[in-house]
Amino acid sequence: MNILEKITQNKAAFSKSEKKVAEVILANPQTAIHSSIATLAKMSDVSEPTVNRFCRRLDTKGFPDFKLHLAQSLANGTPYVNRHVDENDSPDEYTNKIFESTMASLEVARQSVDVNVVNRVVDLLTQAQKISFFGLGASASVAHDALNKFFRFNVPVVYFEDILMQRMSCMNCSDGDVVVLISHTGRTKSLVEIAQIARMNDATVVGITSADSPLAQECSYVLSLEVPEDTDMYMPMASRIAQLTLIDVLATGFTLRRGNKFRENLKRVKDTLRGSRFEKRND
Amino acid sequence: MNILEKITQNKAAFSKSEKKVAEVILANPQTAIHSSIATLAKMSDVSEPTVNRFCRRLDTKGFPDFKLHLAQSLANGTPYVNRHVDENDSPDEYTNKIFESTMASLEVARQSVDVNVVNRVVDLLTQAQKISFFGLGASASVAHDALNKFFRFNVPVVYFEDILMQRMSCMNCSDGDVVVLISHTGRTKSLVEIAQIARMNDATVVGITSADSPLAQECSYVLSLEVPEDTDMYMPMASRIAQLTLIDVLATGFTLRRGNKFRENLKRVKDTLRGSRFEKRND
DNA sequence: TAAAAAATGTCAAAAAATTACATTTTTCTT
DNA sequence: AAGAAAAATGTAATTTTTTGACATTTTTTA
Repeated sequence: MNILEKITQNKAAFSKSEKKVAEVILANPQTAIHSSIATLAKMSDVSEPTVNRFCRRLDTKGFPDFKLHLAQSLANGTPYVNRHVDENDSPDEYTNKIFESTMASLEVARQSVDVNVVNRVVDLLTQAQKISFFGLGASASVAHDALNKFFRFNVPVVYFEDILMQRMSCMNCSDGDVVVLISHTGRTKSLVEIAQIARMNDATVVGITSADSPLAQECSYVLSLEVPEDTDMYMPMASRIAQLTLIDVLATGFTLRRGNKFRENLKRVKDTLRGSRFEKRND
Repeated sequence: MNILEKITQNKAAFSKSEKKVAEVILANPQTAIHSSIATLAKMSDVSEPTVNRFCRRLDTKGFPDFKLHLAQSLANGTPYVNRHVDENDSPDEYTNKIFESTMASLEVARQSVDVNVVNRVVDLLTQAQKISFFGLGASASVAHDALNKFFRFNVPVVYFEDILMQRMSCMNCSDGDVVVLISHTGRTKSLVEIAQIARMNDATVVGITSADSPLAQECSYVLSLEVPEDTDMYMPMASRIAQLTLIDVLATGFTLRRGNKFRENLKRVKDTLRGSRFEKRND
């Protein structure tokens, strides 16, 4: 677990002197890992044993061990903490916080993905007669994106924003059709109904949603993503990104399964777009 | 740079005893970071100063510093790099690679964002009479997502997929309107034209695109994102994610600028959705 | 094969971290 | 509000760890 996060969380439980140490470290963790216990004690204006006790309170074996943990938290690419945006953050601060917490969420999402289900779903998709992507609200744009990706594969793909169109589309499903439903909470009533309709018409229903949700229960396969959402913002943020990345994974699996010739096909699709673009200068 | 890779690379240049140390470390790096120089020396069957010299050969300040570097290389998620998906990757492998390279791209994107422009654009958006989001192809879903976010702010927001609707919408722009155009390459002809139309009608045009592109040149403000795209896949992947994250940043900046009361408003919007959802059980 | 250079080890000094204990501060009880 | 108990903090000594100086061994080269 990220020790910077841990320091922030436990801050309330620290004593006065320990708080001083915590602040010095949080203010400049990069310096902290390159300091000796004496230097850090001086910077925090406390004694050396206090620093040592601070380290042990964080369940490390001592100061050197603490530095090791800190170094890992600071390692390149290790996203910091799920840092919450604060009322008074400067543009610089909230920009970095959002990027960082998005990266952190992706890491969590990555660990929650069940690769076996991914594999199974890729199987299904490659064999599908028709693939539908549906989502509502924030998840609609994810479905929209999936359309854009899978459309390039020259497979019959369906995407509707309109809920009635979605229902009608599912009514016409048949064996061999795959319906992918996207919802972070998995509690949107209309989407759960759509899952039911699709299943009644023999389609295979894949849910990109959280486990144990009503939607998950109606699906043939569930690709569950456990993403911590910063509810203070009242907006879906990290969940969408995780869903999109999962779509990327599915699309990639799809192309790999189809093999080399298929990828040449993709290149042709991309080349077709060239006419609509300005040429890139070769400086 | 990853020190484990460095050890592997420099292996040839090491002396006999240093090689012994290298092998012990490579065989079990996790143990190495928790050992003292004495323990490691014994394990490698060399003297302590030899271990120390080994560390310095790798451009570290000494043994403790070396352990810090090693700890960082071992940190969760660090084998970062832009790992390319390979023909024969297993589902497990390509899933992890895609998540990792997406995170890596976000890190690159984060560093390329100009915070001053972000701040300026947030300014503009909060004062806009009408905000439009347009994108084509893969960027359409990003615009779609932006619609979903900004719609909650109770600001007039416009989004069209249809290129003619986009043009007409821009023809009707006036002073105080902001048009946000999204394009990874910035070379899509129709989008560049839309930028021109919008500007002719006194709208402020913000581009989320790559710097120095034809689109960038037509914009009043450019939020440039430099994202390395894995062109082998012939699909936009990381670029979208970076664009979406930037949208999140803008949306967050917007709510922060509007202050506390405004956020209560957002909560109300979210609560309105409750009726359309299944209640969450309280276990 | 001998001399030079490089590598390695021994041992002592220096630096860093930790422990034991004394002192101070805070908290709780009456 | 005073005093006792508990918690927190600091001082100083001790231990551990790392590093440096120098001697010895090994390797290289002429």
